[in-house]
Amino acid sequence: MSYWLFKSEPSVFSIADLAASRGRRTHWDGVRNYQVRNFMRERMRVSDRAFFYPSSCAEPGIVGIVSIVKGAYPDPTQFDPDDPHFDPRSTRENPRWYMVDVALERQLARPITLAELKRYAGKELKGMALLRRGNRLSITPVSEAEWSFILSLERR
DNA sequence: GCCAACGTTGGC
DNA sequence: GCCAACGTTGGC
Repeated sequence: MSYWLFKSEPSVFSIADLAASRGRRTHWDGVRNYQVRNFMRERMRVSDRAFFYPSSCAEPGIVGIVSIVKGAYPDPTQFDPDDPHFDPRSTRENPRWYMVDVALERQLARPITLAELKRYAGKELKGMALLRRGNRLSITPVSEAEWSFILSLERR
């Protein structure tokens, strides 16, 4: 069982959108980065859990927990010429991009902001992928120690 | 295969 | 809106 962090711009898809989705569940489509694709295909498994992290917004941070409910399968938006994520190099026989399905487990009692996480960047969260300089990956791995430490902040 | 130009991400 | 970081593209 692995842990992850999923970024999403709230103007595109917020945790409220996820909460309002049928079955509180969605397809995590639109990933167009090879490293992230490989995470999904090679390491992500059903019942893995992930933090939901709004990015590019007033207060980036962790606001909820999702679980993986379906493992990697081809992202149909790569085949749709009318979709902004269309990729002409992809074929149905040889898809290039994958997605997983996630379901909302719960929202946190309070947001744990990026600013707060950064306070532990030199200690408990040293080396956390999210906090590494220049990190732009939309999905990053979270270690078990990072996961439980971050959750311990929730009720503080 | 190199590398400059370009586009995107994402915090501030 | 700015800018640093960094992945991708394409000419050579």
